Amino acid sequence: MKNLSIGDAELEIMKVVWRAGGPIGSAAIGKAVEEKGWKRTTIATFLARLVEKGALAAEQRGKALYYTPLISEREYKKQRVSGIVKSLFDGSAKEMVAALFEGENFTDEDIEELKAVFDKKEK
Amino acid sequence: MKNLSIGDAELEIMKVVWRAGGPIGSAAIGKAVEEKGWKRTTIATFLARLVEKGALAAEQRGKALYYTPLISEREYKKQRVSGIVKSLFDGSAKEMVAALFEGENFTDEDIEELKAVFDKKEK
DNA sequence: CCATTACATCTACGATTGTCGACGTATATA
DNA sequence: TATATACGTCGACAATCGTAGATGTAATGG
Repeated sequence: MKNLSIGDAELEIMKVVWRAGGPIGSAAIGKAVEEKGWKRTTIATFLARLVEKGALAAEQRGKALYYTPLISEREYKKQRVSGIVKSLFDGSAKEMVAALFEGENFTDEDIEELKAVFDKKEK
Repeated sequence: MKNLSIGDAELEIMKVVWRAGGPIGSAAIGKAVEEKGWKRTTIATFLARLVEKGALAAEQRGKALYYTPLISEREYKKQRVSGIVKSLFDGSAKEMVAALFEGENFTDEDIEELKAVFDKKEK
């Protein structure tokens, strides 16, 4: 369970692959990140690196490669958040929530929902 | 208010400077991060880079330089957390808390405290 | 005064990441 | 069939970051 390190641009690619319901080809990926303005080869490099890193699996389908995530979005997010909690908040998730609270906008609805989540966990 | 990017090792230095109650010299910094096993020059490089980046101010005091944070720990943490919320959770702080909750350990006490914080904000 | 010490500065090197251009090939099309 | 098209692969370059050796200098201890 090693921690793969995925760069910001690479992450955008991962998001597209995650959102796709199954294996997705580079053409579709390119289409999905059109607004980033990346050249075709740039995207190809990201894909190759993500495969190298073990974040994606590639399978040949016809002339193109199709990609599947080897780590779930959920898992990856957990890893990242854990890393931040450890490196920035001395391991205290509570402290992190406090910081979040200070810097981000929560609606009253959000808060209600969160309290509900908390209640469910607390017993 | 630009976003300074501080590396993991650099961050350890920042923590020491933050924790110091005032300007702190490189000797004391070195002492404080002894357990990292960094060479003196390594630490000096980090300090120089942090000054370049505008994260620290340096003032000459006798023969040594003394450092003061130009960004507070609080502010920096907010920035980092905001960045993650934006890049990983589509801007939804609520989603981030959910992920946190899934991956980290909260004690019942933590939860009580957090709910209290929430209540105070919610009105 | 001379050697040791305590610092700061400069340069460097490897890994990672963002960003391609150049190439080679296979497929589809005029 | 001669080409344009669509892809994948390689190599490259600049910036950032972790890490540190080499060098220069000023203060200190004998």
